[in-house]
Amino acid sequence: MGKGRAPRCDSGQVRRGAWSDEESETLRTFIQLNGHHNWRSIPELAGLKRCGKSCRLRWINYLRPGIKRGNFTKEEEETIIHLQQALGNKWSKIASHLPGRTDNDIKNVWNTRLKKRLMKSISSTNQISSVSYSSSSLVSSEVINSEKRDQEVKTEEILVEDMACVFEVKAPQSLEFLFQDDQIPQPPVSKPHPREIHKQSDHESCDRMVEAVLDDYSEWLNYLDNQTF
DNA sequence: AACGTGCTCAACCGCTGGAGC
DNA sequence: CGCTCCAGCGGTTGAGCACGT
Repeated sequence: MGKGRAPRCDSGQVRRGAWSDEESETLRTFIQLNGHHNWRSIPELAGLKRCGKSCRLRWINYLRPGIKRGNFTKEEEETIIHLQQALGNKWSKIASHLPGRTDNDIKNVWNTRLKKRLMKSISSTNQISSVSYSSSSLVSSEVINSEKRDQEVKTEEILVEDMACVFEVKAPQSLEFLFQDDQIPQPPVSKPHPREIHKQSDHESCDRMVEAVLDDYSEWLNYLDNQTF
């Protein structure tokens, strides 16, 4: 486990598995009347034999008003593909660009359909540049560029934190996502390698290593600055 | 009709970040 | 500062369904 304690809903007291219509209706009614300020207390207050986490998931993915059911449109699928290329598997971020779709739905449609379709099209054309960014997509280049800027800011924050020379300097995953699956051309500069600078006692050599890392990343960041999607 | 296989998607699990004490 | 607690996220699982043989 990470921070915090083990979930308390693993006792034999709670129901698991598919939700019945009755349970769903109970939860919907309760939340519509009382809101959802504390998921943990909801099952007890609503009279459900479920854990709070399960209630939250049921509400977010199924009961919440405005949820779109049914097949994804071509435009939605294109949007998912484009955002996945730009952001990686940030399903909640991608979902925020598709009103009415949940991160779970998007994750499912990606894992079961879009990923395979993309793989197929790549292997059939065998051309990296074959993925076109058509104008019918719901995602604009501004959206992708703004996400890209966020990634750059985060990258810089990571680097500043690592200046303390105590932690590992890792290639930020966020940057790698931009070039995942080779759908966006790789930068003409080599990808920075993660570097270990554990517990350097010598401040000078520590500084030199950090500078080298910064050089690598600034070259990458310059490359990103000059790209338009 | 019976069986095997693949697909879909709701739900679960483990982990993380952040707030509060 | 360290611990507990909670919400949220992404990966994984498995029941149920569709389809082919």
